[in-house]
Amino acid sequence: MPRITSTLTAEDAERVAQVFKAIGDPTRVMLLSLIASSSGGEACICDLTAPVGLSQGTVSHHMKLLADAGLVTREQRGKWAYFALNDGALDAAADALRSV
Amino acid sequence: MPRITSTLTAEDAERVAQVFKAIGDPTRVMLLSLIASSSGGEACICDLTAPVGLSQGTVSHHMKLLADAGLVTREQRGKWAYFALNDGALDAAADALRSV
DNA sequence: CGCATCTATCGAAGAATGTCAATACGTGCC
DNA sequence: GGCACGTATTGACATTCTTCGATAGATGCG
Repeated sequence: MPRITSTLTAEDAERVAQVFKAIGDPTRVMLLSLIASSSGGEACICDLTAPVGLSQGTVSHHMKLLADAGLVTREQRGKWAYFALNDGALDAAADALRSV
Repeated sequence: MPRITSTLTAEDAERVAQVFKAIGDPTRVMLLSLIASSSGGEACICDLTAPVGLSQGTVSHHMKLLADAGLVTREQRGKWAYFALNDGALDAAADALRSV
């Protein structure tokens, strides 16, 4: 992810914004938090629907947004899809903030 | 700003999300970048409208969102309102990411 | 005071987002 | 193959967001 230094191009701004937009929703913040505090650092959709109190389809949608932003990884194991935090992307986002 | 550790409460998630939602827009990323690269580290609305190519009212609206999120400070000097980055809030947001 | 300039706010239109119910897709087990 | 279970996708609806034009507020200058 590009650093926010001097003046960004419109394309860079778009890319940076996409990542933060993904974090800018209470439900998705909860999902990240739930995954982080899960044993093994990963969770499947079925573990996440109850805590956030939303339908399976909605949780799947949110996880897709987080995955598209690169903030989580998705690994299919049998019937289950396991999601884990992508520490690299989180660190890069934090760096982008610090270098503003 | 609260850390994202263990599992957040819904209220904490809401607060965290509000800050990142403010950064999650390409125009506001550009505005932060423009302010950061301005001489003196501050800029008025009139300096920002041309670079982002939006109307004065719209830029003012975006700056209000950034100010409400605590990401920038606003200081009135004469007819001009000068905005500057709030490094503390940016650092706190970065810390929140690193502690997920 | 009257006017020009800079900023904030309002109302409206269009786009994007969050959510659900329903359905389709994949995987493994009988 | 057939079924059950977990996940992804679709269509629809309500809400929120972004943007503009117009207007109101504030500040300083003649």
